[in-house]
Amino acid sequence: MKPSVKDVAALANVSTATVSRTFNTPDIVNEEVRQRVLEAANQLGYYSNAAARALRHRRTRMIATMLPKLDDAIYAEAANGIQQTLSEKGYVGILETSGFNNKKLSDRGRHLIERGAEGLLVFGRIDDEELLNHLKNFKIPVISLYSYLGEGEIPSIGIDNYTAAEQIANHIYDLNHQRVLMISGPTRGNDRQQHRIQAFQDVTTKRHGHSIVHEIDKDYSIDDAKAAFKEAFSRWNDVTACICNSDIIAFGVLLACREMNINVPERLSVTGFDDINFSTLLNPPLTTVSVPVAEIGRSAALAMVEHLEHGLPIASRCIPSPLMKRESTMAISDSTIGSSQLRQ
Amino acid sequence: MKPSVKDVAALANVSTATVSRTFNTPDIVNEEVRQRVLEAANQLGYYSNAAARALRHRRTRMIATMLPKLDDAIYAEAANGIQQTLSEKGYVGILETSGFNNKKLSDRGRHLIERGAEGLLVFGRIDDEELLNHLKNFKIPVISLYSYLGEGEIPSIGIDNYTAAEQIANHIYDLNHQRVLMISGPTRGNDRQQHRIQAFQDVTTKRHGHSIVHEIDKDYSIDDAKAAFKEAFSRWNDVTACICNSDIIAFGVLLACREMNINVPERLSVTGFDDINFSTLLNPPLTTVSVPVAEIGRSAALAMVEHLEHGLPIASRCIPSPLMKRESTMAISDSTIGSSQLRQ
DNA sequence: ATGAAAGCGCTAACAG
DNA sequence: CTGTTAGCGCTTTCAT
Repeated sequence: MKPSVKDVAALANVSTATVSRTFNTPDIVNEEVRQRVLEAANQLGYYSNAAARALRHRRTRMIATMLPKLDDAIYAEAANGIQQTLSEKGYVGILETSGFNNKKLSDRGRHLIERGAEGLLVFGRIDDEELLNHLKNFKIPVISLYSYLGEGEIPSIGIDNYTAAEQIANHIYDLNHQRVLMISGPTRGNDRQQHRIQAFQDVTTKRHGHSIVHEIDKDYSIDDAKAAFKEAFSRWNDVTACICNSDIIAFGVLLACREMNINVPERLSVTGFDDINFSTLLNPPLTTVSVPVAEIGRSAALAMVEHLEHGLPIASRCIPSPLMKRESTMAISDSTIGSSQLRQ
Repeated sequence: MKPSVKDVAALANVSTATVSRTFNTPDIVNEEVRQRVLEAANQLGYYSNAAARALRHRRTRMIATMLPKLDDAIYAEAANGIQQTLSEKGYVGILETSGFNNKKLSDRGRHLIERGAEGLLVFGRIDDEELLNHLKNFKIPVISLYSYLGEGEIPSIGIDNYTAAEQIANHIYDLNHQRVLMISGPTRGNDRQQHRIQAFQDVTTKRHGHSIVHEIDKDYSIDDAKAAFKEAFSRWNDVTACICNSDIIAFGVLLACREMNINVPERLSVTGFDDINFSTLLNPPLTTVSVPVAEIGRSAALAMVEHLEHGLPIASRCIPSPLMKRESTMAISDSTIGSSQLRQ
């Protein structure tokens, strides 16, 4: 049986209050007595019961994070930053995955709160009304991370997807591409995809280009992206650039290109989004947007802790997301399409 | 103020016991009364306090996982499997990263137990005596995952690193390679690396080959692996195969090869270990050992839950890890070295 | 500086 | 079927 304050108190011949004080406010307990208590505690292998402490203090020091999944680099990096920061601050982080399913996000989010989470970090924008109401009713602090969503009700720490996607689109049009395909992930309840598509279409209009958006309908993985691109390219094979709304998608597209003997970037420029570790390793290295998601995670975790500890309001923060120009994009010249199509 | 059983009881005109029963053993409470309680609870937005419940039940239903890090595919996949399973079983999973530092593993492990974790899942073998003693003293169940470590005191669920590495080495020698370089991650307190090196050396002896082992001394990342290979290959440039002790290392080696104009597999066969998602995407696709780490994670999480719920003993399990022969390895012929060296 | 005692919110034993 | 009561382990007044 795990020893309690009582056991320690008995062994040290003091009251339970003194045992508690020995650990919580050691300075107000007599040096000699303190030593005796410490020794007794040590002998019994005592450590305080977290549940009892939480009950008493009405503080669990638990913060939950909701991510779509954990096994893609972008989410794993965010989780890594969050967990490390929480751990350093004496908090415990619980991680839950909800896929891209709003209903599940809502369910799990509530579950976590009922489990005692004092704050919630959520990847992306929360679109579920139910969860939103729940959070508001119970005054659970939330931070939306990855996307910066302006100064709305829910603070957000992350990048501006619209601006980032604008940069990508402008880069492509600067390279004289005219007909551009965008492969997007599922858009339902996904602010990231929605904003990127919007930016792409707006820039296309301004630059008098021609845009085609193809949405992956399945759960998006490298293979789904590969299949999606094959389908899209068979329909619109006059495009000379493909903007992928995540690096993962771009990986799938590059794979498809290899199988279809499409030269990148000569025949097709390809871009990604996120700049996960592997992006520089690809052949060719991927032009993409850098999203410092580990830093975003750390920053969000820290803001949550500060809020919980000192009541500081949580400030939204927009993190820069620079365009990384690498070798998967190149300028088009009049001859490009003709000559490389010949090659096929 | 968050409502408690008392508030609900008062509003529904029943005792707190009845409120509790309404939620925990609804069948033994009168239909009409139950409805009244439910309504009151709903009206107040009541849900039970997790800390109080944990205190009462002496059960936290929290299971902690210790991983070296979260932002490498292999760990993220394991974490994903674990968290999903725990969540489905009504448990909450807490994740902590400890790098490759045994002291930190020990500290964080203890911290997690003091925080109320009922069980611990640890990636790899635990080498720290202090943590081991602590776990034994407090009878905290542990499972070592990823590596199968035989039927020792601590149950393990995972692959047999020795056998897997034997397969790789045999594959390489079957392809007539004679001089083989192994790039290993840090070996200190890392059973995976130790067993792989041992297997490689044993097979080399049996097959009358020649082995060189180069250990990466830093924290191992793609860049470190790249640098390590460059150094090793400049010293031993007569090797025709490079066995990498993780896919991540192999990625670094492939990058280095690209920069050094070493053709893979013509001039150098390269193998990995883990078969993370990207391994098939590389150019050339990587010959590697498949480690079904998500399944291992699920399996370990499940075993821990079953143990905690029904006291079932935790059985060690050895999970098969098949060799995935892909295009990064090829048979050597007498002319191979000469001709490809010419090309440089 | 220390102890006695109350109570955080919940549930289980017991009584009715 | 329902209420009363005690107590999980801890901290914190309030006394002394």
